[in-house]
Amino acid sequence: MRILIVEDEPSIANFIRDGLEEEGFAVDVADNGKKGLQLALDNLEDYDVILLDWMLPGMSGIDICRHIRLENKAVPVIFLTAKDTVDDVVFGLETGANDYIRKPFSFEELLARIRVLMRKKENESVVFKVSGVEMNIEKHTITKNGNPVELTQKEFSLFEYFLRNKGKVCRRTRIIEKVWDIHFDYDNSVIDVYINALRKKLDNPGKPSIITTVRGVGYKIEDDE
Amino acid sequence: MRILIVEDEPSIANFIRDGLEEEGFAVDVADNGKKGLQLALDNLEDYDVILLDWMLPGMSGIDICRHIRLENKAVPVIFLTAKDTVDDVVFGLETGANDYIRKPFSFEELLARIRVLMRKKENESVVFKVSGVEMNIEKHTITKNGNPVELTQKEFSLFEYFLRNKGKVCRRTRIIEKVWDIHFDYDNSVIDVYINALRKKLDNPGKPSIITTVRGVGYKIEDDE
DNA sequence: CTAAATTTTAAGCCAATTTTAAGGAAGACC
DNA sequence: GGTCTTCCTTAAAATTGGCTTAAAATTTAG
Repeated sequence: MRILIVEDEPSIANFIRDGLEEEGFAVDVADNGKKGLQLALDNLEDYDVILLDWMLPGMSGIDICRHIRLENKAVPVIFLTAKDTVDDVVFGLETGANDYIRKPFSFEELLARIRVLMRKKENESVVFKVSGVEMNIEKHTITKNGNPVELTQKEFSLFEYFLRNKGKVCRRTRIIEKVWDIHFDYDNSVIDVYINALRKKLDNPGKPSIITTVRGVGYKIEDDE
Repeated sequence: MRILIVEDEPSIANFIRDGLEEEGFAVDVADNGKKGLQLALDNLEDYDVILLDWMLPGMSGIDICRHIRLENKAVPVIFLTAKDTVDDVVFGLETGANDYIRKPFSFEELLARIRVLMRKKENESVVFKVSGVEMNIEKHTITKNGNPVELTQKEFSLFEYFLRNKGKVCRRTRIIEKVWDIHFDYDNSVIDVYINALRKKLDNPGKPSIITTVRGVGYKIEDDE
């Protein structure tokens, strides 16, 4: 799950970034409109949500949003705005934004809106279950046969990625891009280590692993409903 | 499905190669313009897509593209470029490229564009079906009468090639050229071994094989719709 | 600032896959 | 039938890619 923040005020940007990273998102920050648009267009497929400041040096959030929609992409966009006139808001939504939030806002509120959009986007549950293991995204918890299991951030993100793609093969290159946010680095052996960690923590000894290896391609979690 | 990458930066080239191989493509890499052109012209019929770096030592991507088009070949060409001025892009497309992608890009985006071009070119369905056997390219799964069957990478690629050419005879030389990469010397007999493996895994005992031998030519899967 | 936890890098090992090789079976042609 | 070619089958050799572990680097917490 990857989010782009376009916001020139460092304190706000950092505040949001830290908060989102704690929630397990991969976060990119652009501190002006041009960089923001660049990042957005270059990685449009990868962002699950984009947060746009309304007022930005160089190029406004509205402009960015228009450009994104010109590329006809459905990525959810949320405006962060100090303005609060109804006109502006309507205008923002007309340019193709999905939601807006008025500054100052609580992080909790922002997160709630992000979750709403993400849920709409992929109408997925927040709870995943597979052979005795249960993951609750919102609570950020994992249980195995009812007992809590501690996962580190990376382990959690990786497992989340697998579950969101239950039944499909997850290719190594895609995993590196989506979970690690690394492009162009062809050494993806980190994955091995994390697969090992996940298996140690989640598998039932004696039984076949929850995560099956597809040699030369990647890994897969079976859809067992 | 075979792809040529002409890119001098090894990290980028390897990254793309690995990613594409995970997707089941046969991949050739040239690390300079001259080699790239050589490979392209020598095997023009075999490549389904060619990826060209814009800036290359010796001979630029544009030059290569021009040469390819002089040979009047319709193979789709995608430019990988660090430049981003509109002029350059227009120029690139005018030389006969079909698309371009700005570095840095995500692998997913590149793959999406490759798929678009291939779809234009041929029947790019994601699911194939023939006498009880079903192949899903995206999920990377095969089922026989509903039950999952495990194929190795090469088996998968070979079977995919047959299905994409359902009803047509697949000549041995052609198979080698499409499914195996350029480093292969022309001993065809690997195919026998893989045909054997596929038949063992996919045929229904007692019934005629899914893959029929066309003696002196190659093999064929009947189009039974 | 230090200590602990997490993440990444590195390396040797092992197993699955891929390729080579070789003998036998089946068509094709005389 | 004999001979030649092409394909099938099997087994062994070579290679590749994933597994595991430990240590190094980085980040986070106290």
